[in-house]
Amino acid sequence: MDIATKYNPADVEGKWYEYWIKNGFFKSKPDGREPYTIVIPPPNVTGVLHMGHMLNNTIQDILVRRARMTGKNACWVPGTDHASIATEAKVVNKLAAEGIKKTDLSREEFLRHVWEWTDTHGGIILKQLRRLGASCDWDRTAFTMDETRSRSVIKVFVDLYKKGLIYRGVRMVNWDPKALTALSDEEVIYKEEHSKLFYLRYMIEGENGKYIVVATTRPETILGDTAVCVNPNDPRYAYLKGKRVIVPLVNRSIPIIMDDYVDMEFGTGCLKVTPAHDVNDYMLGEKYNLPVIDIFNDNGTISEAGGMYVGQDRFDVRRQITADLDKAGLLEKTEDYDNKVGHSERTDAVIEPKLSMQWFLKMEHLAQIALAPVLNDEIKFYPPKYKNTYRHWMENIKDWCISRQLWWGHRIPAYFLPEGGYVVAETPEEALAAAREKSGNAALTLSDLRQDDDCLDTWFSSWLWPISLFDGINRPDNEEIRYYYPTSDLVTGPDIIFFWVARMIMAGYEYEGKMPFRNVYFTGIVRDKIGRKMSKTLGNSPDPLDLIDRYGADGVRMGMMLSAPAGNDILFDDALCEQGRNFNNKIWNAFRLVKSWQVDDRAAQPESARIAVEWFASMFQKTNAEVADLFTKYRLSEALMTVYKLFWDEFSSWYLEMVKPAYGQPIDRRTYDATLEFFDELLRLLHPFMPFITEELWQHLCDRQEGESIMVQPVPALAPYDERLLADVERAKEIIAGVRTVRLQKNIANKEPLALQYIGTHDGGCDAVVAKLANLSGIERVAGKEATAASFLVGTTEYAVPLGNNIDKAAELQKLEDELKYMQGFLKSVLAKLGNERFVNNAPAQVVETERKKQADAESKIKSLEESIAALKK
RNA sequence: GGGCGUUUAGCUCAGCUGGUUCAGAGCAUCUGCCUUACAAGCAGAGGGUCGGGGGUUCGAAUCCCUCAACGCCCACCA
Repeated sequence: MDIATKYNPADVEGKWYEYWIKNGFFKSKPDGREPYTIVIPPPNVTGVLHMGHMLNNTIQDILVRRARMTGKNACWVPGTDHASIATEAKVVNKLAAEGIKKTDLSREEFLRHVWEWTDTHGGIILKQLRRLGASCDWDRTAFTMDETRSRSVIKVFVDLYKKGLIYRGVRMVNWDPKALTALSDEEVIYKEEHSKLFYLRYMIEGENGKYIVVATTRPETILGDTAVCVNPNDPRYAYLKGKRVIVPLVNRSIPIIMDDYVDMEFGTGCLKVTPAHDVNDYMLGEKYNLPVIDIFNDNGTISEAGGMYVGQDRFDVRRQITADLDKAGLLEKTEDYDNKVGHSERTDAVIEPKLSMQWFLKMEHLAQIALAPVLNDEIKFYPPKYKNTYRHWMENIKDWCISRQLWWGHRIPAYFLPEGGYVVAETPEEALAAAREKSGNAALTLSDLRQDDDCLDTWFSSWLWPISLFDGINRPDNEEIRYYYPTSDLVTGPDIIFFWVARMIMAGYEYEGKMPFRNVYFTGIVRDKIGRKMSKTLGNSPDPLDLIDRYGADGVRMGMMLSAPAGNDILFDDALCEQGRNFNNKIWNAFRLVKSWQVDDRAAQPESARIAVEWFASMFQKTNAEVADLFTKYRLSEALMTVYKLFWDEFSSWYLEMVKPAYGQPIDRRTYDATLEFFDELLRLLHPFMPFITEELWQHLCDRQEGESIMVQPVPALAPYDERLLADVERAKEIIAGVRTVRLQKNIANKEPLALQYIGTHDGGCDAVVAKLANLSGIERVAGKEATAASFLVGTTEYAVPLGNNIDKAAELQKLEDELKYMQGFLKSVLAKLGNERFVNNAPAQVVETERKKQADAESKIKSLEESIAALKK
């Protein structure tokens, strides 16, 4: 067989992915097996794959493939999210570039454009996931705005409305002046900014020339001022009680109100109150019944109500009004000031607190049912530290603003009646019936009703994802939801713990009465190798597909996993993919070696091979158990590293060297068959991490039938192993390494056989292996070693390689004396411990015993060293 | 302003309920090798007073206190 010396992933990856698809290995249907379910965190439908997706989906695929190989009915459901704001913004921009304004289009026309865009750009990301090897059941691919999911969303909205959990009202909301929509609190990102604190003079009415000074970061909002507030306990301002002041420039007279909300320490202790444009001011406004002047248009320009600067942008006005105030002598001073400014998560526009009519979902009940299961670990978080975050949010929850002033999304199923009021219903027909009943007007027609223009927050559909994917809302208790729900593991980033994870838990308990998933694995954020977030502007974000081209999907998967402990940010470096690729190559070449052997059925199995086979069987089982344990703890990068070392160090460097026949010689049948069996088991253990190369080699390993695949083979079963044998071989390895070190130091070629002597106890059980790998002519016990020998210690036994005239006496003496000095120091510390009465009395017997053993070992080593030194000095 | 977390070898990290599986792993580094599977490799080697200080204990990377640095989350101080 002729196989290239280097593995080329590009030659095989596409082939095997098609093969898997063709044979339906990714598909899942309910059956008698235990289900294992993952729902993908749906990426934005028009998004492209980035490194975060790579990490996230690599982890999911590893878990799914491993579950499949442990005999579970594994089902990984893929899909995409309509991402209302992000997608709508993209299409608006695209249309703008073509000279089309959204406002010139009807709702239907605009939606046609978005669907068109979704159809051309949508789902690219799912195609890209195939390159990674993702074993999703593609037949189940869903979309948060497809028929089934849309009906689910509407149904849930109506249900919650009927339960009295959804209400409509005018509230102060976070307004995104760029996207022209309200946002939920979670969609606002506060950023530290260097701004200014402006000190403005408000003249006191009727007291010529007297004024108070108010500090503000937003001078443009004085247009909407309807009061100034001071603390009633502030002696500086007690005289203001009942007085009024004049808003600068605007010349409106407004009252002074007194409320201990005001912090006397801050600024001047005077607060301007703008009820329309600040949450706290709004509360004060409510309390003192102040007028509300909304001075902004939806796009952040000044409205007619502002009276001045009408139509100008809020930030331009800030500059302008500052200058005008200064000119008018009303600006006392300006200070530098750092504060936090809210930005839109999607558009990055500065959020404008704005009063508007919105739909809200009451959260108290939902938070209540979702809190305990996480705190008591019915739903497990990995890492658990996020339980705190979760609890804090749940305990301080606020109502969820679920309406968005967008067109791309699920339209709110509320219908307004001509004479006022509204009804909420799943379909227009039901709405009409309800409307007729409500109004008592049987003559109402559909055209008399006007459906609410707003649509729902994207997350109002994704929070149903684990249920709606199995149609559990529309068809409660159907076969699929019964079988697949609760899902097993959720893999996602901690950044959407509130947006998504928490709300799925709420919906899960509200609609299924059960948790949506049993375990949540929080991945870290993928950063570059010096810890910076990956971003387009920094250009530090590698293109995943390019990485796959360069290192192969298996190489990249391994690169991602090598440094991805749950919850920690991962510092991504191409070098990790390189390591992954190198590992692929290692596996590839080990396979080439094994396949190159000629088998002789009549040849006897050498002793060294017999030991090797027995030993590796134990080694494999020990590791197999470790890996299984690490999987249950979701310590996937450690599991991978464990398998990596098993294959590279134990199997390739030790086992294969132990059984390798001499050049040109055949191998015996027993050893060969055992080796193939080991290889098979190793591949199965590796498969979840590196699906492609393992499939390729597995198919070559023996003659497999068409339609078979490693991905549906069982993971090797756990079996007992021989600890004693493992320890013996570890000792043998040390002896071999000792001889190799002597060779290196003395510059003796490996080809040249050496003799090995020992003084003291030595278990010869592995001598055949030692002799083979160290190329020894013999291993014999001597009473005292020759003076001209290089020696080393393994345990308490001294080994020596006689070197005749090759020895550098002085150097050897020095080495022994250093060793002696170290041992004497060691013995001294052990004796000190044992001499301590309190130690001997208080420490457990076991611990004292090991100290005694240390003492005995040290004494015996010292004796041996002293003898060697004496012999050498002769 | 609250809360959480991190700090162990040059880098990335593991070390669970305190005692030879306690100072570890991978990568990187250094030395010697193109040895007939693999130079994307082989064989060896070096490297840390476990962030600082204090305490508990016979014994502390591990428990407690304190300080420092960094990171994340939450919060209406204009």
